[in-house]
Amino acid sequence: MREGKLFHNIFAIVHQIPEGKVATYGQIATIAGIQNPRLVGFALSSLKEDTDVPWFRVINRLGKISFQEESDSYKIQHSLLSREGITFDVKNRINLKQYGWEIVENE
DNA sequence: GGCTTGACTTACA
DNA sequence: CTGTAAGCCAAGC
Repeated sequence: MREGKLFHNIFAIVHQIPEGKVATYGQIATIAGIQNPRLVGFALSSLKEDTDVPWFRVINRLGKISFQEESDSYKIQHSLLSREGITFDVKNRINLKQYGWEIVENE
């Protein structure tokens, strides 16, 4: 894994997010040992549509989906999260206290 | 090799 | 609460 040791690590972490839970980019970045949460989003953006990585369980620190609400990606992510029982408030935010994933640094 | 661009976050006004 | 600025690392040009 020459080019994507980091990306692979990120994917592995995202893959550990349990169903019905969500994690933030910063959280993933911290666990992955990097200081730039943008790389998490950047890594996820390189995923294919048929990936097994639950990319939709990753949201920003405000508890919101990091796509524009009019975009198709937003609708898809919103749909997938709702399907897992995750609810959004009137401002389309997810309650991280309720749905936030517990940190699991090592297994 | 240098500059720009992100599915971000934190700090400060 | 909202808006702006800086920092961060990899890709693409």
